[in-house]
Amino acid sequence: MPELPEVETVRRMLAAHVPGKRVATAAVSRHRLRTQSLAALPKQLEGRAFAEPRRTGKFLFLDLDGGMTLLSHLGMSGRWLFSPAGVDALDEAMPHVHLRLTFEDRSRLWYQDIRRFGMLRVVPLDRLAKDPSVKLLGPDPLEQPPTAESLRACAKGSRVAVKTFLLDQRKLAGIGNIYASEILFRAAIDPRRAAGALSLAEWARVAPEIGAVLGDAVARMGTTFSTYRTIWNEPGQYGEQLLVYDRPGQPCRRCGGEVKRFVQGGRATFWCPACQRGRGNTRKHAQS
DNA sequence: ATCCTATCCTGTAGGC
DNA sequence: TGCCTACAGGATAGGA
Repeated sequence: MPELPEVETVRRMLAAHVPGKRVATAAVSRHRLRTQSLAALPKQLEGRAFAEPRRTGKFLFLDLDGGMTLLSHLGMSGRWLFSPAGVDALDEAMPHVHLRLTFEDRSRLWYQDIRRFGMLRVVPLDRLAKDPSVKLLGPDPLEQPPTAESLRACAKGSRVAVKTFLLDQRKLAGIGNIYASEILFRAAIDPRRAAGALSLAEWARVAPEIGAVLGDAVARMGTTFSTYRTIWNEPGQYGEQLLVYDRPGQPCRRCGGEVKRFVQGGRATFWCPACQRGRGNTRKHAQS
């Protein structure tokens, strides 16, 4: 769903269009996200101008003038949708739209979130680092590329499965369920292995694949598995590149064996047992 | 401290 | 055909 590559795609597109634009009107039409009310947003946003948007992991920081930022997380199904001035790209009948921003130049930016798992709140910039959602985030792998040594140190003593480890936003910020499976397949690591049991040589296979997979996915504007769209309401193209995710029962693109699916920590994992042969220290999880 | 499960939400896919 | 249930997974609270 929206993971680092999808959020970075949205950030880049917003960076090309919203900096310098000032909010003329802000209207909330669906008042509740999962954890908070959006009722305060119009007053907090009207009259503010957007600056260059930033990102850490899956979080967007849509900086505003006046020392504030609009903290945004897309959750499962959040979308920022843009319509330039003089263009009618946004449909008033579109369901599940929470927030409608109209800028002084008549361009528009909407937030839509079918499943309401997203997060949207205005935070003073000087308190952003203390925000409960932001303060625990680990390094962003595109900003600070992990090394074999940093990954091994970070995983030291951890008995969770390496797949689950990659999903932990406190360790690395930005990897989600799609790319975790892809990274481990390309690194030829058994996803059930305990993270703390991987050797330096094995982490040396994982580290470059993190950057390669996320970088390729950014270049293709992310993966549209179900609901993700760019600000132009277009799907991402990385789905064509997926090697194991959502391919259970199909032939492995590397060895021709069968891609398998099982559940780890309540999330689907896809892998090729032949290509990702384990070497002991695996964590058992319920199969399904 | 560490790990694990349940929860939120809605559209979609599958079974009968 | 149509209803019903299970399933998908971001973060996080709370329990073991």
